[in-house]
Amino acid sequence: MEFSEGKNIYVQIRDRLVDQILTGMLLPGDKIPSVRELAVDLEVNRNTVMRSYALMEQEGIVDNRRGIGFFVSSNARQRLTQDEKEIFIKQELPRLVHQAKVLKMLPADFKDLFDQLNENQNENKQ
Amino acid sequence: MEFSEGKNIYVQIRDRLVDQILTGMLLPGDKIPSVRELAVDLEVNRNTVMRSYALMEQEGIVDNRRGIGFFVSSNARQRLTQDEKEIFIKQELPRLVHQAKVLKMLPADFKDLFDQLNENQNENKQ
DNA sequence: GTTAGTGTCCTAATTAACTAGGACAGTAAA
DNA sequence: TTTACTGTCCTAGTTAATTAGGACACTAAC
Repeated sequence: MEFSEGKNIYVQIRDRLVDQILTGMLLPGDKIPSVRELAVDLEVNRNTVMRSYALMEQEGIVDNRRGIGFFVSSNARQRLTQDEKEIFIKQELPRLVHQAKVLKMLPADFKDLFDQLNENQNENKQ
Repeated sequence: MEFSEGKNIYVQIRDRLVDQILTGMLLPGDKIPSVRELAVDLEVNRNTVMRSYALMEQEGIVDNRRGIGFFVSSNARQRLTQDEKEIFIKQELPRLVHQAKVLKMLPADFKDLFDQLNENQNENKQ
């Protein structure tokens, strides 16, 4: 895995797993890769993966069964869509609005986003 | 200044100055605070500020006159609106679209952004 | 009980970011 | 020329992230 600078690796690993939960690649109750397995897979140290898993456990999105492994907790997806959305609305969106202002961006610049939002809305109606 | 975790301080200082350039608080030709002055002001080491300034110099948004100080380069604002916009479109927007999808966000969640974009467009027309 | 997989704890070492502050050189004005 | 700024280079030390890998305990299956 290619890690970006400027963000800690263990957070990036957490983000990757969170994304897999949100997209449904990982479902509630699913076993996530073992610490050692993922470490080898991502070419990273065991302890770094451990740190990601400890973080996710603390966030309540995975459960830990000693000697067996980590599992996606039953309410992980619901909790994540809630929490991540709140973080986005409160922290990212204000920055985004400000950036749109100072960079004098226009609606056309956000076409892709609009399209996605409309798609979400249509799926919601059905 | 309160620095957020997860992002290097010298980058945050750079971002702060870039924002001041984009908002017009700092104009082309303006002298930016001296390395020592800003270091004291932000309660940070000289070397950390130096690193921010070196980064900005490398980006071509400030000019350095030894023994005098750093100055906002004449084309800083133009260059920044171009570059930052490109970075946004190519790097941030795709992530944003993806996040909007997995979090099933709706147009209403982005009302503040829409309002700002419309405002930009109206200013553009005048 | 042995084996193979799991998480967990531990010490040791490396690296980058940041701090601390001395020392020196360029510049402008008194 | 002196003074007071300015940037610049330097060594030294701290901290957090990461690596490396040994050692141990838990669990399931054979």
